[in-house]
Amino acid sequence: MSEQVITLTDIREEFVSQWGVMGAQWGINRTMAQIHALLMTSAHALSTDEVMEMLEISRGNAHTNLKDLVGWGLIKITTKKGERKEFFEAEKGVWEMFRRIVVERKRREIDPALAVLRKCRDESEELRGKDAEVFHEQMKELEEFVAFASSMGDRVAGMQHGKAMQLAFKFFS
Amino acid sequence: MSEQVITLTDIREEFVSQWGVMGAQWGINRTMAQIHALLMTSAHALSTDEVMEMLEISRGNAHTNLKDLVGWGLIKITTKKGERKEFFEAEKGVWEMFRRIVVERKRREIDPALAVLRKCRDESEELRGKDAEVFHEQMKELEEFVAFASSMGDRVAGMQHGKAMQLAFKFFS
DNA sequence: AATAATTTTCAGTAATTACTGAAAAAACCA
DNA sequence: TGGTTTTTTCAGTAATTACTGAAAATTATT
Repeated sequence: MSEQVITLTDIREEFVSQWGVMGAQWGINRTMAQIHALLMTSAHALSTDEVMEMLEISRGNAHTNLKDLVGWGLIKITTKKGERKEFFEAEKGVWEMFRRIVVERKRREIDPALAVLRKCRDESEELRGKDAEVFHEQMKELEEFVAFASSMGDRVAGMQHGKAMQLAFKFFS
Repeated sequence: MSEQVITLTDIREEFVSQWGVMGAQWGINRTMAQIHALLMTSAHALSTDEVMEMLEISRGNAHTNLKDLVGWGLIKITTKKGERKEFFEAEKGVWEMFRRIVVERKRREIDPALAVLRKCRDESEELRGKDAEVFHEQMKELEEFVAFASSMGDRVAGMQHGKAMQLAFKFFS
């Protein structure tokens, strides 16, 4: 029986797989999270074909998710001189990654939610009765909270890593 | 043609529906989010049958999701004297809601993810070569960041609403 | 303009996730 | 104890979401 050496490929495979599970729990398509994990830990930019091969997925799937990741600002397209095809490279900085996710989730999900809350709050404003009162009060509180969280997001996402850490330090003391 | 008056039922229906969409985007089952929305905005505790009727869902579905919500600490079971069946009532305070979600997501998702990151970091420690180095460095940074975010979560979740607001005020000045 | 390489789209299908409804179990009651 | 109400489970099915693969479109090359 031969010695089992753990290779980089093995470890990366586990990471990619787990990052996919994690993503799914947070509403991100599994494959997209896996591609992100792959690029995030890759020393060089990868082509669509390399991604297809490494994750054993179809061209269509790879393509769609790579473009979605570009849309999230988490990876970018690069080229190599002499090569015609596109290569994809992930933002490696964890803080920058986090910032971009915050910005996008806010834009895509928080802001629309806020609009709904405001509408429901307004529409329930003049209704009378205990039920309407409870409903309206809840809309008001939720709206306030989400608006607050949203502006916190803006603040944090607008900070440089250094500034953020400085602030965090204050927070913990 | 008759005048269309917007009733509380209409507004709540929209809120419930949208909260469901929102939940789905964040990895929460749509029905669960809808039930939560319903209870959150209800002036009194509701029975399984009422939930079934209001959302037009089956008993099994209602039951499973109600119990899951209890598991998340977002709603609790109550009883009415003279009545034999269970009623469900949501935590109404937005800050408390937020705290419980943070605590649970941390326990269920962040902590396991952290374990994976640590494992991958350790296993890639002694591997040599550029690729391994990049991988290991990325694991280290991710692990640090997630651990940090996790302890921030603990801190925030451990705070009273008042304290949190006080801190937030400092943050914005 | 024809050829070749690459990207993009999308109809059809597979995989996953959520839901129903009825039956079983449990809790309560006379 | 046997009957009644309520909760729980879960096999089967429905709905949703994700993926494939091939064709069409685009882009570059000679």
